[in-house]
Amino acid sequence: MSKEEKRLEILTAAMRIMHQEGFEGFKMEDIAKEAGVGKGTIYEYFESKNDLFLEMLRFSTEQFITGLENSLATGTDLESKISNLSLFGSKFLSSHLNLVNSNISHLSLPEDSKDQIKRYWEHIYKTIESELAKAIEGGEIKPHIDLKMAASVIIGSLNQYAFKKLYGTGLPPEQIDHQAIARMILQGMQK
Amino acid sequence: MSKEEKRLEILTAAMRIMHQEGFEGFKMEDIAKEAGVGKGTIYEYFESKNDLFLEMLRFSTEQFITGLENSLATGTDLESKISNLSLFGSKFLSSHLNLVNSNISHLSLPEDSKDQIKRYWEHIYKTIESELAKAIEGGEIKPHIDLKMAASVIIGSLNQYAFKKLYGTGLPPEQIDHQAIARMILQGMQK
Amino acid sequence: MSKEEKRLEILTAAMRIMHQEGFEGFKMEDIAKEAGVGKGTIYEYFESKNDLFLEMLRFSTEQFITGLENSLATGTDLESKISNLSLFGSKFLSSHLNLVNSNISHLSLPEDSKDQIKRYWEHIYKTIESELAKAIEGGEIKPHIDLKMAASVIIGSLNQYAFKKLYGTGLPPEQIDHQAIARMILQGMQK
Amino acid sequence: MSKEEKRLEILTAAMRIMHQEGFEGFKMEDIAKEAGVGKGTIYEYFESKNDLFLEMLRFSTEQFITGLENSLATGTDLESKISNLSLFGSKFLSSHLNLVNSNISHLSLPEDSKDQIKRYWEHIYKTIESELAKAIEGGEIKPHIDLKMAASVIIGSLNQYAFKKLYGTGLPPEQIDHQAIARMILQGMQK
DNA sequence: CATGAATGAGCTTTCATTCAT
DNA sequence: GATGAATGAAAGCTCATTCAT
Repeated sequence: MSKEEKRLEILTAAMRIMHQEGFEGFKMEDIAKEAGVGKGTIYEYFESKNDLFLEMLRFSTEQFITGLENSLATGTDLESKISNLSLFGSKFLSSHLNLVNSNISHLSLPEDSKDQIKRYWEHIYKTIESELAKAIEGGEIKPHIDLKMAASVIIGSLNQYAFKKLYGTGLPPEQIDHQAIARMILQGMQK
Repeated sequence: MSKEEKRLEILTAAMRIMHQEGFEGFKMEDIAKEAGVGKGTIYEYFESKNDLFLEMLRFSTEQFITGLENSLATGTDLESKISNLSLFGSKFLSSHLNLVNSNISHLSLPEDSKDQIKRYWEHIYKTIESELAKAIEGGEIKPHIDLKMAASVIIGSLNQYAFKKLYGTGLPPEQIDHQAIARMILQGMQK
Repeated sequence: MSKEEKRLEILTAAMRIMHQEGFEGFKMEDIAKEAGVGKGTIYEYFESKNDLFLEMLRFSTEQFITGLENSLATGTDLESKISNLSLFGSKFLSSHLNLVNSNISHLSLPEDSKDQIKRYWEHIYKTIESELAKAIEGGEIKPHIDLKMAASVIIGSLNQYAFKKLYGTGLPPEQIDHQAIARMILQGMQK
Repeated sequence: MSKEEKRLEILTAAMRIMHQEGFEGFKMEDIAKEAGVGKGTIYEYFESKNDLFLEMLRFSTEQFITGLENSLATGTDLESKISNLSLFGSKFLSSHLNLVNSNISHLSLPEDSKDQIKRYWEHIYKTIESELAKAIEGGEIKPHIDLKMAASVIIGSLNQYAFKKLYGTGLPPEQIDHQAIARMILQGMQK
C-alpha cells in the first residue's frame, strides 16, 4: 500500500467513525482501529487531530464539488441538472457525515481553516452561478435575478428536502422525487 | 432571583459561550464564570454537561418555534409571512448558535433526545404546512403541491441564504433583502 | 424536641445511613434527609463530618459496652454469660453497622480518636477479664490462663460466628445456637 | 517489565497506600506516584478506582487463602497447624491492610463483588472444615462438633488476638505466643 | 516506518462546608 | 436556631500526543 493510499485509508476511516459516532465518539484510538493501523501511525500522515479534521473537511468538500460539477455537466436543461444534483446530494448526505453543510463554520476552527472553507463555498457558489448565467443566456430562466440568491435557494432547498426525507422518513436517496423538487425550485409554488 | 430565573441565566450563559467559543471552548468552568455563579451551581440546575446541552437544544428550538409562529401570524399574505420569517430566521441565526439547524441530529445524542428533536421538527413542518394549506384555500398558491416539499424549500432557502449573507458577506440581518428571497421562493426562477 | 434529643436523632439517622449505604453512600445530605433536618442543622450539633463519625463510634461503642455489661450481669455461670453475650452481640451486629469491630482503627482517624477507640477497647477487655477473674476464683475455669487471650477468644469467636451466621446464611440473631458456641469456647474442641 | 508485572506493581502500590493512608488517603494520584507511573497508566490496567479496589480485595484474599493452605499443610498435628496459621495470620494482618476481614462485606460493594467475597469465604471455611474433619478421623478432636462453628472459633480467635497484640501492644507478629492461643482454642478454658 | 504503552494537562463531577435569609 | 442554595477545592477520569522499541 503506497503512502498516499494509506493516508486515504486513514482519512476515510476517520470519515466513517465521524459518521457513525458523531463528534463525541471521534477518538484517535477508534480511528486507528477502524483504519487498521496503530495510533502513532496517524501522526505520520497528519500533524494532529485538528489537522486530520481539516483534511476531512477538505476531502469531503472536494468530493462534493466533483459531484456537483458532474451533476451539472451531465444534465441537459437546468431542471435535469438540478435533479441530478438532488440525487447526488442525497447520496452524499446519506453516506458522508455532512461536513460540508452549513454550520460547521461556527465551530471554533482556526482562522485559516475558516478561510479555506469560505473559499470552497465561494467555488461552489461560483459553479452554480455560472450555470445559472448560462441558463439565462439560454433563456431558461428570468434575466436580472440575483444569482447568489438563486444558488442559495437551490442548495438550501435540495439539502433541506433531502435531509427531511432521509432522516425524517428513512427513505433511501434513490426514492426521493428529485425531479419534483427541481421543478418546484424553478417554477415556484405561486399560481 | 427565582429558581427558574437562575436556571435561565445559566442556560443563556451557556448559549453565549457556545456561540462565542464553539464546541471546543464549551467548558463548565467558563459557563459558570459567564453566568456569574460557581461551577457547582450549574449542577444544582442541570444533571450533567450533556443534560445542559440537551436543554439548550430544547430552549433554542422552542424559541425558534415561537419566532416562526409570530412571523407567520404577523404577515398578511404568504409573501410577507415568508419575508417575516426570513428576517426572524436571520436574526436568530446571527445571535444564537444555530443549534436548531440541520445536522445536529447526526451528533451522537441519546435516542430519546433524537426523538424529541424529531418531534420539534415535525411541529415546525406542521406549522408551515398548515400555513401553506391556508394559502392554497386562499388561492395564493398552486393546489396539489407537495406541502412537505414546499416547506423544505422555504426553510432550506431562507436558512441557506441568510447563512451566506451573514457569514459570507458579514451583512447584518436587517440589510438582507427578505422580500426578494420570499418572492423567489414563491415565484421560482423560471421564465 | 430538646437539644439533646435532636442531636440523638441526627446521630441515629447517621447510623442508619451508614448501615444501609456503607461508607461511600455516607453523605451529609442524605443524613440530613434521613434525620428530617436541614443540611446546615447538622453543623449546629456536630463540628464536622469527621466529628459526627467519631460521635457515632463513641455512641456505638458505648451501647456495645452497656450491652456487654448487661449480658455478663444477667448470667449465672460463665457459660450463660457468654451465651447472653452471644445473643446481644448478634443483635448488635445485625442492627448497627459494626463500627465497633476490628479494623476500624486502620482507617485514617486523627491520633486522638485512635486513642479513644483504644481506651474503649481496653475497657471492654477489662470488663471481660474481671469477669474471667471472678470465674477463676469461683473455680469455673483454669487458673493461670492468660486473661487477655481468653477475652480475645471469647470476643473473636462470638463475633466471627455471628457474622458467619447472619451474613452467610441469613439466620436471624435469635436462631443462632448461642449456648453451643459458648460451650465450645469454654470446653474447646479437643477430646 | 511485563504487562502482568506492571499490573501487579500498581496493585501492590495501591495496597501500600491503603495500608499507610487508610480509606481517605486512597487517591489515584498517590497510588500512581507510589507505583512510579502516571495517573493515566492505572486506567490502562484497571477500569476505575472501584475496579482497582475490587482487585485488591481479590488479590488480598487469594494471598490469604494461599497462606492458610500452607499453614495447614505444614503442621503435623492440629495444634501446630493452628499455631502456624496464627503466625501467618499475624504477619498478614500487620503487612496488608486487613481487607480480608469481617465487615468489608458491609461496604456498599456491587452485588457481584459481594458474591465473590462470599465465595472466597466459603472456600476458607471449607478448607478449615476439611482439616477439622481429618482431625476427627485421626481422633484428635471430639466427633459430632459443629465444623462451621469450630472454624469460626479458630478464625475469630486468632484474628482477634493477633489484632489485640499487634495494635494494642505493638508486639511484632513473631513474638506472639501462637502455641498458647492454639492450645486455648483447642482445649478451652474450662477446668 | 510502525507501534501502542505511557503520560499528564485539562476536563467533569462531587460534596463538605458556609452563610444570607 | 434552622435552612438549603451556593461554593470551589479536590478527586476521578479521558484522550491527544509522545517516544522507546
